[in-house]
Amino acid sequence: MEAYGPQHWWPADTSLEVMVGAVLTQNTTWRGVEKAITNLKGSGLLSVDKLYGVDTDKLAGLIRPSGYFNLKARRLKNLIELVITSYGGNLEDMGRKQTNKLRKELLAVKGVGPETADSILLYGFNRPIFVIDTYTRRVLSRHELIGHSANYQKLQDLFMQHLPLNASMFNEYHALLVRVGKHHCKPRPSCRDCPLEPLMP
DNA sequence: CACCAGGCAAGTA
DNA sequence: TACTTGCATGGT
Repeated sequence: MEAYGPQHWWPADTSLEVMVGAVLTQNTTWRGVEKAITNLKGSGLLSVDKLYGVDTDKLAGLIRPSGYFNLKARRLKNLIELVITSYGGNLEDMGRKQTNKLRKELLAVKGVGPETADSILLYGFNRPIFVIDTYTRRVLSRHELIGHSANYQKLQDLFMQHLPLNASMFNEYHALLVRVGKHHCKPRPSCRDCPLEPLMP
């Protein structure tokens, strides 16, 4: 935090925008997601009802810049389906659900895995859940803080069992790990088996 | 030209 | 359980 300052995640106005962004950013750059979300906003489709009603192929066309557009259009539809059927399309109601129950509901949606679910919980609903992603895993692995066998849960437990459960702190912590990972731990060939590099500039 | 980016599900052994 | 593969655009 001293080196990089606050990262201002998640760059979204509403919990719906976080949900959409969380799906769209799967294995893709945020740059492409921004374009896709701009397209959705420009078409006036960034609402639960509009997303529910829009044709899947039309939706796919709009989110094209974020990659895997056919797949992600379906995944967005699946997520909206949950919001409609379980909460009548009301995200406020969804936000009142108990964290563990909500996490399981999200994971039950086809196309929503642990990182997407946890991103929605932390960044969309302000729950103290630590998000694990490629960068988190890479930084911890390079510094030999985790073994090769560590799965998502194990990594998440490492953070959540040793830190106070504070959503705004988790928010910055995760965003800063991504920032550090991008800066110092790029998977370039010369760094494949390199000695550990310092984290701080 | 090759490689990578804020994953996930489905298939195979 | 532990790999492997498809999904796709856009930037370096």
